[in-house]
Amino acid sequence: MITKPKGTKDIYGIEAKKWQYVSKVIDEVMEKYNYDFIRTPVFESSELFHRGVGQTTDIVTKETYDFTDRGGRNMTLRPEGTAGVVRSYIENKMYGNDNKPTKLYYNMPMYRYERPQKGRLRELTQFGMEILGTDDPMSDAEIISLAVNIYKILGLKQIKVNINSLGDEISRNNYRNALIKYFRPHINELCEDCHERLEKNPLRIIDCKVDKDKEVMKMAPKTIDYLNEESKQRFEKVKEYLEVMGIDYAVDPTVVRGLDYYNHTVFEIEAKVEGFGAQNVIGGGGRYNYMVEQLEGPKTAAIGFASGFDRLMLALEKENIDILVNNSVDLFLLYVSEDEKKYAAYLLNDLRMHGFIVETDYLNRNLKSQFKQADRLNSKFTIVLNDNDLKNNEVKIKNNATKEVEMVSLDALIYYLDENLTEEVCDCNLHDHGCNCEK
RNA sequence: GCGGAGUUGGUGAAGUGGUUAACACACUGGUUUGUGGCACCAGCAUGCGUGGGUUCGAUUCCCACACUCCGCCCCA
Repeated sequence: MITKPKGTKDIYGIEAKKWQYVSKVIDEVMEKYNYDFIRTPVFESSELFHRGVGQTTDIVTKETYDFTDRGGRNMTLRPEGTAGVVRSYIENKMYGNDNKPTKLYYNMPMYRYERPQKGRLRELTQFGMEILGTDDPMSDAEIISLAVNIYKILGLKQIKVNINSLGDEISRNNYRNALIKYFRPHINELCEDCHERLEKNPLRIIDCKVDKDKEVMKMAPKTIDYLNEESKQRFEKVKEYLEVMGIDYAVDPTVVRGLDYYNHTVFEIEAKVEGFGAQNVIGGGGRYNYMVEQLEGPKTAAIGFASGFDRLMLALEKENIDILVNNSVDLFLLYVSEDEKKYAAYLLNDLRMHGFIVETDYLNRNLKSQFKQADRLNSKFTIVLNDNDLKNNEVKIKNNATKEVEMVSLDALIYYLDENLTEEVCDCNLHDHGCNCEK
């Protein structure tokens, strides 16, 4: 048997319906926030990720799917979304659009060559959004609130938002140097991974899980202390806007993020649900004011957020949030004779073209089994076609909820279904998004 | 890349070096030749992750590999 590659997943059945539902909610929310959908190629020149994401990040140095195409070009399956979006922004000269800033969102698969475990796959789906062309702290607050609000609308309650600021380039460099200066004499007190980090990416020592409780760590320089006045004020502004929007957050100086391109605001959103597993960060992001330039575009400030779709689904499951999945059909047609079957074929086509969800038996089952099938599909109505009824131009239709059976003339069937299938709508403000209110 | 656990049908699972791999759910058919969802009866893995090896004989023992899960690193 041929099996799926390691770290990949088939999404089908109820799970697929849930994915479609969550995607739809994301689309709806993004539309309200006026973000445009973008889809970029699954593979890009390897160089894009080396320059965009950074040479010292693990996802570029040891986790990419690289290949050489038949023309000898070095290609990489995208490990994250931002670099491709920025490339597209530059290549398509979106900075020239009159509509500024540029607000984009995506929902697409990413690829990282990792050892899979719960909440971590080699092919993962991320949705995310970017605002390019403004450095206004309000845009930082918008991205964070937007992320939180999507989770909120989906029903997640047990999430925690951690934010921090790395400051501008000068602040970040000062901080980096301070870290090196501080940790060098203490190198032997740190774990082995941190030895390497000291040279490569000293910021990451700060969020090391092995050393986090050691004395050296408690005395270590904090990002906040190395922000210059401008960066500090900027961070204050971001927090003010978040407070106005009613977004709960915590300032966590250990949030430094693994991707090289961040500066100023960085943030992570974690699921605080019991039994979620080690991979509990469901989303994260930050500001990247230098990436566009680094990829040879005009100097453009930008901020973005990305969320793991699979981890989001896991969080919804762990919080026992029932996603309302339409798992029923309007009408099931039953038949026995060949003439009845023919009429079923006609009705099936006709009613579907009128917008009803209609099903029938395709396996020439006996009546009892057809009824079973109708039940399995949660059909709201059933019609047992009957040659005699058809001669009189009518059908016997049964409402499966009330068990009432009525004779309806064929001419009035569509009208009858229209009348009886009207949905009750609750008026809570989340009912479009699968509220759990009592109807 | 490193460490650990696991892999029996559509599903949940029991089990053994030896002629028929329990049990339950689901499914299919019948009792009931056109109104079901109940009940009863019957059927339903020539195979126990894949490939080798040991053996008269392996699902069971050994080895390798694959995949899943847990943890590290890292990240979503």
